[in-house]
Order: sequence, then C-alpha cells, then structure tokens
Amino acid sequence: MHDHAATHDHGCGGAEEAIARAERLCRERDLQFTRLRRDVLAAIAGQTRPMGAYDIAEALSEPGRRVAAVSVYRALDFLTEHGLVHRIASRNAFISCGHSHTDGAGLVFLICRNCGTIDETTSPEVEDQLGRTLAKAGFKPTSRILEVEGECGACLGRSTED
Amino acid sequence: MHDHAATHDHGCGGAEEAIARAERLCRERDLQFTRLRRDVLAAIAGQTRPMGAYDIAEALSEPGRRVAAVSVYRALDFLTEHGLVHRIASRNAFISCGHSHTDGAGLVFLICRNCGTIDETTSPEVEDQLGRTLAKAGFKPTSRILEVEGECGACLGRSTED
DNA sequence: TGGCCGAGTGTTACAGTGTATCATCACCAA
DNA sequence: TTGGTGATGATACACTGTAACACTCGGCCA
Repeated sequence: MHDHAATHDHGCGGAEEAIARAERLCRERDLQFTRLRRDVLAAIAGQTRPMGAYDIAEALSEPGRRVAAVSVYRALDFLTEHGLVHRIASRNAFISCGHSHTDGAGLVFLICRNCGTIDETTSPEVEDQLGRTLAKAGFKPTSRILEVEGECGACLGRSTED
Repeated sequence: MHDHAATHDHGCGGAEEAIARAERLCRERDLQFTRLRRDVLAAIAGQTRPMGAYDIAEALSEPGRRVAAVSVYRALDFLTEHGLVHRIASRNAFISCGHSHTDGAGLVFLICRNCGTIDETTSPEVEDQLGRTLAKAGFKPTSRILEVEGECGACLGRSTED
C-alpha cells in the first residue's frame, strides 16, 4: 500500500509506521511508550491535518474512558520532546513527524490554506543560508520554526484543471 | 556593539519614529490612525521585548480609562495588517516593526531566550533558497513565519566576559 | 512481605489567548 | 435630518495551556 519512498507519510497508512518507529525509538532510549502516548500518536498520525490538543482528547474519549486535555498535553510534551510529533505554532496544533530525522532540526512546514494538509520537508540550502545570516548577526540559535502558508501542489492542480 | 547596518530600531527611541512612520503610511493609504491604534503602537514600540495583548491592555488602562483586550486585538489586527506590527507566533506576542519594509515579507525574527529581546532582520539569500525549495515542492506560498530562538550577541558577549 | 520511591495518569481548577455579538459613538454624505 | 460606515466599548464566551494534588502501578530494597 504505502510504498512511496522519500517523503513524509502521515495520513492513514502512515499511522502504523509512526507507531513502529516510536516503539523502536523508545526501546533504544529506554523510554516508556505507554498506551496514552501510543493512542495520542496514533490519533495524530491518522491525519494529514494538524489536530488540536482538545481534538485529540475528544477523539480518544469514549464511553467509559474520558481523556482529559491535560493528559494529552503531557503525552504531546513527551512526543514532541523526542521528535515524534511537531507542534505547528501558527495553528496551535500538532502533526506526527513523517521523517525519521528525530532531531527535529531544519524542518520546513508547508501549510495549505485550502485543504489544510501540512507537508514537512527539509532544505539544507535554506539551513545553510540561515546559519550564515545568524552568524553574521552574532546570534547563536538553539531552535527555530519555519512555517509557510500557501497552496499545496494538489490544490493548485485541482484549481487549474477546471 | 554589533555593527550590522540597516537593522531595526525598536526600543525607547524608536517609538516616535514608529509613530511617525505609521502616520505617514496611514496618510498615504487614507487610513485612520486613531488614538487607540497610536497608543497600542506606542506601547509596543517602547519595548524591545514583545508584549502580549493583555499586557498592552493593562499598560493603556488607567483610572478613568479602561482598555479592554478586545479593543487591543482590533488595533493589533489593523497594525499587523499594514505591517506596522509583527506577531511572534512562538510567544503569542507582538513587536513593532523596526524596518520600513511594510510588506512584511522575508522577515527573520531572532528571539533571545536569555534577555527576551527580539531582533528582526531580512536575508535575501534565505528567501531565495526558500523560494527554490517551495518551488521544488510545488507549493505556492502566500505568507510565512521564520522565528529563531537562541542567544543574542549582547548576551553572548556578557556571558563570555565573566 | 512490606514499605519506599518514581514515573505516569486522573481530576479539578485556573490562567492566558483570542473571538462573537451587540450597543454606541463620531463622522461623512445624501 | 436621516442613514450609512467605521471605530470603539462592553459582555460573554471559546479555545489553549498549566498548576496542584491524589492515585496507581511497578521496581527496588530492607
């Protein structure tokens, strides 16, 4: 099914893969991949669009099991800390990391304002130039966010088709 | 100090300049630069550090004049829309634009996690590479945010001095 | 076996951020 | 004067995130 190679792979099929990667990573680092954390990751990984913490809480709640937002936040803290999930600052929402670059550096998020999906890519060239710019300004970076809003290729294709 | 040339100038002395630029811009575009909008801009421009909307509301309130947060938000909407103020997504806060590039494109925000000041710069090279990356991904951008967190030159200097 | 301890979770309450809605006011034009 | 438009005031509310405390569970050790 999902055999496309290089790029991200959130959405539906990507969920199991994300879980598998998370399990592996937690084994390696001796971390607890608990049910809640797995469920939260699964909820996010099953979407191409970002989910808010409260959306996740609602999605995981069912008769007999109520998941409070605060629990979701804690799981999200854990997941983001280890690069399994990314926070989209401009949306106050979260997506699962599709890559395996678990360090979370150099990411660029492409947010489609039409369909709402978020692609993530990296660009060594941008990273390189940004590093130069920062060095010139005498600034020592520790983290950064780069989020671009616009129209994704799929939506562009659809709109020109007509 | 850091002698990069054409940069920002918020903070203290920059307030009157920011106001003057805003007045000019509003005259040009036939916009209303009302008291509230001026006060909000002045409050922000008097700081090197970003202010939250509620901070601004409090700063503008005095006995006999209570400024509600919602009013501040409306003024901020106006100011950001015309590039006089920038929103810092990672902080939920606002700073006055120090440049005159009122289109707001290509900005990079340098947020010092030590002293909290925010520098803003531009980098055509970064912009250029980012444009390439987006084109390659088939993504048509409409806006973007680029915020770097780290330690500013001034703080680095201070810490190595000791 | 029993007690301790730490990590994770449940629960409640609350703080911070942002928006919807409606009423009012000032100003300009017909 | 009347009516429309844009800005503001005011209240309420929705959404986002955190603090504090209690509880459980498992491992560890006396």
